[in-house]
Amino acid sequence: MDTRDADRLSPRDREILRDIIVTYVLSAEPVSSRSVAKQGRLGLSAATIRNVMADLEEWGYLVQPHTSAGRVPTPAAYHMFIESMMQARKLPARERRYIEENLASTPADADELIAIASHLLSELSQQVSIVVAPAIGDTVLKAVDFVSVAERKVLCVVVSQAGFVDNRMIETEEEIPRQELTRISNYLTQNFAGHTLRDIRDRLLRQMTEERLQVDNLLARTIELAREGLALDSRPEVLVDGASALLARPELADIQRVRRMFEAFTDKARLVRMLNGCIQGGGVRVLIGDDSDLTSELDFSLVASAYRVGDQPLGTLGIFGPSRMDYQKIIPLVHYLGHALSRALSDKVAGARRIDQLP
Amino acid sequence: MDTRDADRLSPRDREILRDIIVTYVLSAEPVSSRSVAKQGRLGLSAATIRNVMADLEEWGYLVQPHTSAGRVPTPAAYHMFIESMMQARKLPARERRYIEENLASTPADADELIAIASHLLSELSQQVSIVVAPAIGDTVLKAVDFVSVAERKVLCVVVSQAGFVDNRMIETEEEIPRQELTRISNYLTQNFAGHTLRDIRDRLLRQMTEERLQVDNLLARTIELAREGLALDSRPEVLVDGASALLARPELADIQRVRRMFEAFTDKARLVRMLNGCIQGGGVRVLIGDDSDLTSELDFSLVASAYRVGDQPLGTLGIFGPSRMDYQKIIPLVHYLGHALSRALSDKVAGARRIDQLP
DNA sequence: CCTTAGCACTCTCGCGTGGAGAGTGCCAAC
DNA sequence: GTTGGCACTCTCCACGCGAGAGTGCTAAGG
Repeated sequence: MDTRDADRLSPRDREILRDIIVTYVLSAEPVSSRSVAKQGRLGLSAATIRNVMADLEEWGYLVQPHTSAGRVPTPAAYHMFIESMMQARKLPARERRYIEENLASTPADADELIAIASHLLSELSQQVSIVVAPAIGDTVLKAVDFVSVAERKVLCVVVSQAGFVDNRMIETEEEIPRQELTRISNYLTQNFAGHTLRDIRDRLLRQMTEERLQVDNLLARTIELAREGLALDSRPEVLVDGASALLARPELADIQRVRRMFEAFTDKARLVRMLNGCIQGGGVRVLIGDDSDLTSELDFSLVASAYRVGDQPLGTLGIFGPSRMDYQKIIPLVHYLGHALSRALSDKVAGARRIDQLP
Repeated sequence: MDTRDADRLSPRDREILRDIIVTYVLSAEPVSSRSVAKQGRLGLSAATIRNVMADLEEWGYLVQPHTSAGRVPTPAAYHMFIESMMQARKLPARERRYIEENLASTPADADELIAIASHLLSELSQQVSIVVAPAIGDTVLKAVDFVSVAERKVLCVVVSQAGFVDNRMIETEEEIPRQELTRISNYLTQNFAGHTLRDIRDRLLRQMTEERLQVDNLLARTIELAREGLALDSRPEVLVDGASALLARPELADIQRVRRMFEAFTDKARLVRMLNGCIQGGGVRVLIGDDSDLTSELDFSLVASAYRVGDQPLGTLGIFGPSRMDYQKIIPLVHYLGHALSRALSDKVAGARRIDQLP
């Protein structure tokens, strides 16, 4: 099988390949020459189509499950379809409005926004959605707050500029009075807002070694609390939604595949790795079949896009499902939702900026 | 089929029924008279066993999938097994230790403890675990804190006495300075700690109507923030874990059942209703098959227990899986984990009490 | 009266067979 | 280059058959 460039295919070849893909995406069954001919778009006989299909198979765009079955598109075919055979339709106005309404609904915090986005994605696509929340270490601090919860137990609340909230319970060596906690909260918020947690931790570590011996009590406590409270581990969090809708699809008739699919969803670390591979560069990235171990193993595809605040990418969102997927619909959806989520998060930052400039 | 009391069965009948249940739980296949006879525990021939099995079927403890298949226990059989044929084994020391280690690990907040409990439950049982977090309205307030996040956006952090943390973003009508937020936080915490959110909301409403016109500015703001921040809706939250392990079981060979199962897990409201039915009364509750719509539809069982702090039940935790379940192992597990989680949460309260008594 | 061996009966399951149908590949004609 | 025709291949399904498993019943024995 010698694959060749897209432009080696004659326009007629491309038309036929396109028809096959579209038909297959709808029917989930191998496409026969006859069914393409019957559509009549090209005015060709089944025999002619058969010749072309034989070529397309030779070039690696089609395969047959067995002799005397119809043909099925390969990942290469989907790639070509996406790159040059698909008009990128806009998302229907109804769905845009639906998304906007849901994202704008409440003064939600960022975590809620992400959950909503995940749900929208799976609901509108009837596929499994995956959203990766930002790694806490890369987020920009907006505010820290310490709340006394029990003797020697303090709850640390970290709010990122994009509106993500993280709670962490920490145990202190000695009881710290409430007033002092307030002072420490204010001190840290005023001095470190606008920096990433990673930066802050590094600065605190330096400060600690420099002033190790002559630190006063308050500063020591501040540093202790900040180190514990601003630790970097817990995230990234992964939200998976819509798995049950996927079970209705015909390609998941056998349990073993379903099971592998669920194991894939459970292995969050692997999902994060795969999705983060898509984060660089704007726009929508598509992984199909053998592009990655996870997708090839299941014959699945991933359509993903980063969401960002300003120019900083925060996380990724995408759809994971059988390669036979309505890319004409899914790609605009992921694209739009990536932007919509970015916008919704940026609105928060705009609010945050405004308050930063107050006296 | 005339069901009869447990004690109407002769000891031998009970022995045979017991053997059948135990065998079926292991093998997942209808149990034949011959296989019971071959175990030789009773020294009876297959023919005798057959006679007894015919009786047991007539009384509603067994069914055959078809003539000339072995027999399968009914929900009634499982009930009897649990009530009077099973020695309640203690949970193995290894597993106890494992649970304790995991629950004691960090100064985790209560939400984390619940997530850990859910995971332990599914890991140790290889079944699906379900944990219902407390409805926020019933939790006892430990502390409230307001954090300024953006202009007119305030994050409200609510900590319950058991250590549950809830965040809620609220939008205020006008900008509130940070100092004032601190004062409001302190005021609310000092005046309302120890009451349920439901109480607090009622008291605030009364206060509002009483003083509607002559309230000063600060009090008005306090009430506004408290009403928004202490609203009762968001929870209860439901954690479901371990679904993929369940897919390995032979009874889930057909997709439709798997799908219904997942739809059941997605319908959280229904899960909550079912689990909360188990909350009253101490100890472990078991629903089997036709006890409830959800379990009968799938031929599933639910083994559930409440967890509590002091004498107040907070939520429920349990295992949901095919009725063919190793109750001898699952029941002690749920029992133990219910107590372990209660204890872990109570330790927090103890800490909270101690700090309350400080000057 | 309970137990047991024996036996006929029933139902499932696996297997092979055979025909229908779908689809292809190739060839010859246009 | 296109098309109709035709032989070939492969899947799928229905059918039948036999083996096996398990039962229910009966009759004999303790």
